[in-house]
Amino acid sequence: MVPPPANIKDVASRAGVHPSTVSRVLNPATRSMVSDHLARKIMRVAEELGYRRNPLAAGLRTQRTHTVGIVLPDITNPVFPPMVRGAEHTLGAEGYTAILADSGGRRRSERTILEDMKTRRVDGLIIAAARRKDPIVDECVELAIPLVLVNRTVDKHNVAAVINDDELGIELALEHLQALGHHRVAYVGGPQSTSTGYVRYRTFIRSSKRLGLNVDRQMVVNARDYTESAGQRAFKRILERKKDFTAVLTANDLLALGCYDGIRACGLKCPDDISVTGFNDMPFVDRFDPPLTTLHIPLDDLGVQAAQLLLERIRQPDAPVKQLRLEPRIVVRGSTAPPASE
Amino acid sequence: MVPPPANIKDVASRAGVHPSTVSRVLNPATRSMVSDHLARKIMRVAEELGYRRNPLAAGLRTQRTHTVGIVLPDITNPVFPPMVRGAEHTLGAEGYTAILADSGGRRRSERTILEDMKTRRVDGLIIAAARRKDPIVDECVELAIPLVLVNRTVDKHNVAAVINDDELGIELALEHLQALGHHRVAYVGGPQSTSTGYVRYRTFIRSSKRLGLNVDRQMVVNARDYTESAGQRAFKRILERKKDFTAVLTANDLLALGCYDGIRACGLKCPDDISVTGFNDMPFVDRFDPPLTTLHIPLDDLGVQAAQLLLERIRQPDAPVKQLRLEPRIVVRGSTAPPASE
DNA sequence: CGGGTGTCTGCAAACGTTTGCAGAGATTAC
DNA sequence: GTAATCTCTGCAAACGTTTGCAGACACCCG
Repeated sequence: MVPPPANIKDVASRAGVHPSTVSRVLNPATRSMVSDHLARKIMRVAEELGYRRNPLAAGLRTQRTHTVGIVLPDITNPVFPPMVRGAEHTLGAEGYTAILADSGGRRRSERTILEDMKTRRVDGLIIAAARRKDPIVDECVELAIPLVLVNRTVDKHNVAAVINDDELGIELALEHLQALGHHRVAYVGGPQSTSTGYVRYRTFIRSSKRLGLNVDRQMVVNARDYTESAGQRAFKRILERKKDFTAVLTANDLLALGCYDGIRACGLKCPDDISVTGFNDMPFVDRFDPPLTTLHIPLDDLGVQAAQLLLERIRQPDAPVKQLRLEPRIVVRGSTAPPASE
Repeated sequence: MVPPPANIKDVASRAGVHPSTVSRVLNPATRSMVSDHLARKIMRVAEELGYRRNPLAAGLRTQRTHTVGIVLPDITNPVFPPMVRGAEHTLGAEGYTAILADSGGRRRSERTILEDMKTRRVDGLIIAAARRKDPIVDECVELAIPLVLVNRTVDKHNVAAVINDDELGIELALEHLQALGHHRVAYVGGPQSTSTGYVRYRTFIRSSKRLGLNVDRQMVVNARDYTESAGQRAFKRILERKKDFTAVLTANDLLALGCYDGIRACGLKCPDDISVTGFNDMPFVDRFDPPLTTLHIPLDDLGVQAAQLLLERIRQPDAPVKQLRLEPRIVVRGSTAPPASE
């Protein structure tokens, strides 16, 4: 009832040529091998028959699937969808298709995912879930699978990545708080197994000193995950030990939300009693109560750049490894205010 | 340097059998054709060699790629990520891989996407972006491509879908507002080209009458898109015509947010002056200012069910078409309150 | 003991491409 | 006019599977 799609033989016989000639015409790289006259005719016939190359067969022969894997720790985290969209869109424009996998942050399923991506013969991988030491990443470089990290990177410097300037971000936030008059600033950080968690933490310590702020280790806690509940727990921990801080700088918007909860839970108010800053400016944080002061990073762009970098690596695997660092900018909203005069 | 992955011939020769025997052993359906003794040996060898079937080659031969396309209108809309996760996860568990495509809501790119999915020979499609009359959907049924709609459905009844009970949802919201004492309720609906927009609108009208509420067409506006800006515009339109309503029921959380903006823009306050309800209970609406009263639907589940339904259809294409309807429940938060006594 | 039945495995073709190689003409150079 | 070169197209193998068909062998029954 439904006619099977035309294949290269159909085109060839209809055009009165050999399939190989059709193949050459349809492949830009070999297009010039065949005479203009024939080429035009073949393209016309292909058009008429609505011919589309079968990617499975082509992939089987060429070992290139025009397929890219995107692996996320949690697509439900609002920072990722914009990145995915950016990446998917620029990949699509170049004829690549995105395969999506959500690891849930579990190492075991990361393994499974990599295994699947390998057997599916993806041409490359975008990984948004890297840890500082990451066996998955190591395996990719060892197997020479084109790879670009996004958002987080690894300690080794031999892998392409597009991340944001975490140091700049933390400095901006801290300077903002200082300018408002805060002298005792607490810190809720992220997991130290991730580059973002690690760099932001170190920068907080270093910049605090540089700016002449008190750095009280009692007021610094790194959460186990980038989640609201972990943020709330971290905040509580700080509060058990110290009560005289007027602001809390966090490494991530979700952690900041956790702090909101913690603040509310003990009867305090943000920003009246405690100012809070986040990181990422994920969608909708401007609508929270209070609207969150945070660091904006161009999430779409992160995805776009990652995709472009990956395409470069796929086409020129031996080109030197690039690392892109995008600049965050601070967005001041309602969650920060001068400290209450005592 | 890197050894090429083992193929079926490697396994066969190492086990001293013919490749076809290996194939049979590794395929559950034909597994019983070969003697236990040999089978065990072959599986052992396959294990040793780390053999994985090449899906391209298999797909070329069998016309099944174990691949499913998921097409979304906008992955940035927070309702979709949970659905995607649910779907991706249950597909993965059954050995299927998800190909993601974001149409941006543009018909043109929907066409392109379908074209791509067809040439990639996906085994089925999950579409979250259907319109009531949808040529893309029509083409899929014509081509007998297994298909499941999620969230939105089409007018025709010949296609599998998992949606939520829009009628029940609207009724719940309306009854809630009435119970609070609202008698003049405005409505901001969604695009009538979508099933959700259409059904919710009709139900609002019908239920209003049934409940003995005033139905003033001046207070009913359907927005062009499910976006905040469209919601705000719709709200403004109502406000230009009528001022004596005390609540606005919306067809979607984003529209509700638009109403928040509209309310704020004209110096009013929610819920003090106007109550607002949403629909979907998308992530984080409980943190908005004020927290949004809305209809909760199990987004994850929507994705899971859609994936299961699709797998069923793939395995039994001729089984009768199923439609699942999940029940929403109302979640009362801070955006609704009794009307101000006048 | 012979024919029939049943169980297991191998053979070979097919899925739809791509590409190294070779051959056929045409063109150029001498 | 012939040899060398160049340009273009066809041939056939290969990529890694799956599966209808048939052959080999063992077994059972009369």
